[in-house]
Amino acid sequence: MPPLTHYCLQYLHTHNTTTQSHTLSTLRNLATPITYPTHSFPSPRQLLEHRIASLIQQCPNMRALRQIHAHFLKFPSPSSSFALSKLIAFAALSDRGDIGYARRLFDEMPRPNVFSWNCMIRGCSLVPNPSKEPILLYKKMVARGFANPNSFTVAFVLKACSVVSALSEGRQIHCRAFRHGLDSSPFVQTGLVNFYAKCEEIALARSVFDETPERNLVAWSAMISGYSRIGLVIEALGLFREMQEVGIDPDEVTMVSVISACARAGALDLGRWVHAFIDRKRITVDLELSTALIDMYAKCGAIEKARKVFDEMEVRDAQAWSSMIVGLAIHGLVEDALELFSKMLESKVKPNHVTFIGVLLACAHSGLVDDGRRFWSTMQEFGVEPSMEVYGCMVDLLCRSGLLDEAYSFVTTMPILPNSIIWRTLLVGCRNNNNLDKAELVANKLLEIEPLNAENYVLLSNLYASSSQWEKVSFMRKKMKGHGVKIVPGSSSIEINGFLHKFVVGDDSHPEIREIRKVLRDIAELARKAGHKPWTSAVLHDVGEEEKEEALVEHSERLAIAFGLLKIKAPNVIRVVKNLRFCADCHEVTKIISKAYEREIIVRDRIRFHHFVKGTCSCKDFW
DNA sequence: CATTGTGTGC
Repeated sequence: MPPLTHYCLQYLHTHNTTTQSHTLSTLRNLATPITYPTHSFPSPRQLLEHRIASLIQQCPNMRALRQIHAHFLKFPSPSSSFALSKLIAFAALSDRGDIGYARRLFDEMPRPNVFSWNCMIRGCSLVPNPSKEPILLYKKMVARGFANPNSFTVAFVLKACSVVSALSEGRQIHCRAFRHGLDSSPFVQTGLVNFYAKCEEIALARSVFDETPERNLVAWSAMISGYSRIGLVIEALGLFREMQEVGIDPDEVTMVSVISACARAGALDLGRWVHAFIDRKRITVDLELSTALIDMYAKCGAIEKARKVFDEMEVRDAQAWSSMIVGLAIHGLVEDALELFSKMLESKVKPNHVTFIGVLLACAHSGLVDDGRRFWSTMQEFGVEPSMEVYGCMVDLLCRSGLLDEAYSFVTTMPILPNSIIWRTLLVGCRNNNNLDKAELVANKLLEIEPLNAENYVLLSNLYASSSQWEKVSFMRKKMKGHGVKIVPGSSSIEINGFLHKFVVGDDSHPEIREIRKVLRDIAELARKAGHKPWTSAVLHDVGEEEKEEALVEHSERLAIAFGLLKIKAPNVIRVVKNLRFCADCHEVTKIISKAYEREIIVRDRIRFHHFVKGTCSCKDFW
């Protein structure tokens, strides 16, 4: 007798006599014959199976499920295999279930049907640490011809592929589904769109999307989220507009991606418009959407508005708290960030690693090394496993406090292998602390693990240039050429009066390029005078009262005023997005500018800008 | 027998 069966029979025996649970009495009922009128429909067997299904569905816990399992082992019936597959479904899929139990049930099933295979595949991708297990299950199912996959199987296994970004496996599944005619199901098609989007194969996602005859809300949302995720903001927002043109009403899930696209674009006006749209359409602002809104307002510089959304939330999870804390931290509102962190702990929400990114970011921005170290131990007390990003924050914190040696030994003794970003953080730290020896050491390591990133060569080359070591500068250039590395021009964007402007280094076709460059020079000067080290991100503009905003009509004028505000309200000023993605605190005003300078020193003589399809993204007449 | 799309990050 297999161990599980044995265990269950024992379980039934002991509990049958000691408990009077609802489950057991219903089970006894199941054993009694059902009387039914002869002309009735459904059949008695169907009726019985319906009762079994609803009984299993109502299981309050695994104990009850075991009792049912035991019952069917002890009293085999023609419906046993039906019951078994329902037991597997419960154990694998219910939140009261137990995937391990499902596995054992499944392994003991002589010939599981498609339904059971599907449940196992889906159940395995629902576990907290998803692996390729569901994909292996699918392979096993196909290879040994255990059961014929149906469209459900394909949809579930595609989902499994998208959570682990298993591109090649998913492509094979796509091919097989095509050969077997399983790709006509709308669920499979949407699954494919989502799968390719999650694997960042956006062109493939789009081609499946375009060939989908009936594009439902989910397909549109998956596609929009795909664009938004990889930063193709204009495409995401364009698709959102197209979706409305064909008459599909977005819901709160769609809006999360749309808001997130606004956040990445730094498009405050557009974000505000979308927020108003959400209210107008009475779309529920749930936990996820609120979090996205907080992030959007924070990244676009409207920190008070972010705080308002946060304060109005009824329930907040770790992600909501984290996005608010990170928002405050990038605004340089260090005290608020740390105060909010204490409040988070008071309200018994367990912080996650992103929370600590925010906390350490706040410390780094204000030079609170000791506090940062304290929070590092707090993190360990909470059992939060530091991610690579958290290590990065810690390195940044140490570097900014001038503790280069400590930062270096921190990196070399990390329990996980430091990635290129960690090394680059350290390299920037060496540069800012004028430690050329250490910089060389770090740079060699960096070039070793990431020889194809132009940024690394540029960084080191500029370091040499700043100390007039021209032979080494040209050596770096040669080395870069030797690796076939080309410099990809950096870019940034800003939204002004509802227009999204994108600037690419090496192009100066913007009609107001002269004025803009003057403003950028002024801001750099301001920052220098104010004692800010020009080493992180750029900040442009205060988000003042509505009226003030309305008054600022001209782009260049508005830009200039915005920059001018910097000296008045320094700690609260924010704006502009680095590489379409991120903005930073006022502490560090000129990254885009200095970044442009960095490249410009070896690439070109002047900073140049490119005006990117003006008007493609106006929220005023765009909709 | 049943499915698919969402948020925080150096």
